Amino acid sequence: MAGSTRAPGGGTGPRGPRTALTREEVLDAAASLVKRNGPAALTMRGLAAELGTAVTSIYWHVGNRESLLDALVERTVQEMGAVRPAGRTPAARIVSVARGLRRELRERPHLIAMVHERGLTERMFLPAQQALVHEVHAAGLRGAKAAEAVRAVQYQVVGYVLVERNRERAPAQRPGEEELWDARSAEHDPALARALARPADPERLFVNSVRALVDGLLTRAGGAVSGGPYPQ
Amino acid sequence: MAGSTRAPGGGTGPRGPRTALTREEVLDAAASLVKRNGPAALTMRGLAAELGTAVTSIYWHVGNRESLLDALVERTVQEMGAVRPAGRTPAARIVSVARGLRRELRERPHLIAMVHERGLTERMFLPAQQALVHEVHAAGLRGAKAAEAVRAVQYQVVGYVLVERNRERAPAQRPGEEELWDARSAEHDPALARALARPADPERLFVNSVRALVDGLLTRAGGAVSGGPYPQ
DNA sequence: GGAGAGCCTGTAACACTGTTACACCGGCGC
DNA sequence: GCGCCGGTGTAACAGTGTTACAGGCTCTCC
Repeated sequence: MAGSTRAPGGGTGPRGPRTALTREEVLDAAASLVKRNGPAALTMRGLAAELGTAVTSIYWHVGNRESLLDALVERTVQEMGAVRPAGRTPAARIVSVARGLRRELRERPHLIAMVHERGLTERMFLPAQQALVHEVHAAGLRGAKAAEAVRAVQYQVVGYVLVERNRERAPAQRPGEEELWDARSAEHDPALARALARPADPERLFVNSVRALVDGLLTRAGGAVSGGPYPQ
Repeated sequence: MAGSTRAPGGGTGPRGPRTALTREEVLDAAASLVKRNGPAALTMRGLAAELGTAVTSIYWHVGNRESLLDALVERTVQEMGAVRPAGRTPAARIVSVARGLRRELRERPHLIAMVHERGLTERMFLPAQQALVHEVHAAGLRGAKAAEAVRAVQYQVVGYVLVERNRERAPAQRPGEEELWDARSAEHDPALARALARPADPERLFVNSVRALVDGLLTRAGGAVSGGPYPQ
């Protein structure tokens, strides 16, 4: 890499409509395209057209479509704010980390698609891992147990967001939960059948799932540490 | 749809190497291709070549690539065996349902990819939903609480399989957990750092996560049903 | 000044994808 | 004979990622 990326015409050249494409400009335009229409809408020709240049310039700057997506993922992950746990008990702070992570991910739906498509799920929650380690440690878990708890929460959060995001993209399920639980009343529990026929409230389901998991993880191995297991 | 799909040359025609393509044959060949190399390897031309026919015949029989994949998903889901819960307590049986579902899914990795790509995650765990409803009911949960517990387990199982499958496809993570937890020892807990640097045992992590979640779900709202909230 | 080097851009192609317009064949009913 | 209909084949269109190659443009060195 040459250290100087000077523009041929100088800043805001008086002659041409644009000034010597930069790698950053390419990434910006690509991110904008992806943000607007999803990763599938990011074509090399379309990107070149958006930038008013030729495809080969794109390739010169970013090399590949793969590397372009890699760079976008990296950029977006770094753009995510640091998680700051809130709450009094370690369990509450873990739940707050999970909520924060989910919120940050949902603010960048394209990121989820890109990351999953490229097999970089790991990358997605490295930022939150250290916070989780801290809280799990504070809850009294040590060693392998602590590591397993951290990973359980990570998997749950990311898995949940994947499923949730996936379900949002599929409006018309063919058999569908609705008619399935409309016909046969579940276990003679009409309230249950009705609840399953209704669409789920994602935020509520998420928080309760994480809370249940964390409760199960902390009370199981570490003893009662979180200031009483039933704050209800 | 004409009721009769008779072959022009009669069964196992004496003249040609094949006998009047059937929709079933197309689906079989497509499933074989997907099973071998994943959904991305299923191209219409490749499928036609595999069958020794022309692309237009494929289109005549299945209409679309979309519908072809839809049919494959439906077919594979129906091919999955029914889950049969094992264990004495409801919690144990729920865990066994989860394990069975995960096993069935992992035996069909292509299914996971297809289903996720097509936004049909819902479809994937409808077979297990009724078993889960039964067990959750047996555990004493009723109404909306029961529905939420069922959904929580569903989301966790499918989300876990998605994350797990995704991670398997990505051998080289760039920053990576290993060097991340090699440098800074976590919270002065070398055992934790070592555990996080090692790759996780997926089966163990899965079972423990589900167990913790189920414990949390059952002890939280239904009262002490699963043999006391603290078996420790 | 001229020569060369390095950075960057443009043209045009290759191989591949899903999809379809159109012609064809082969048996059926009339 | 004729037409019809189910099924097949040829060849094309539009789109994708990618690259070989030719050039322009600026800077540096002589």
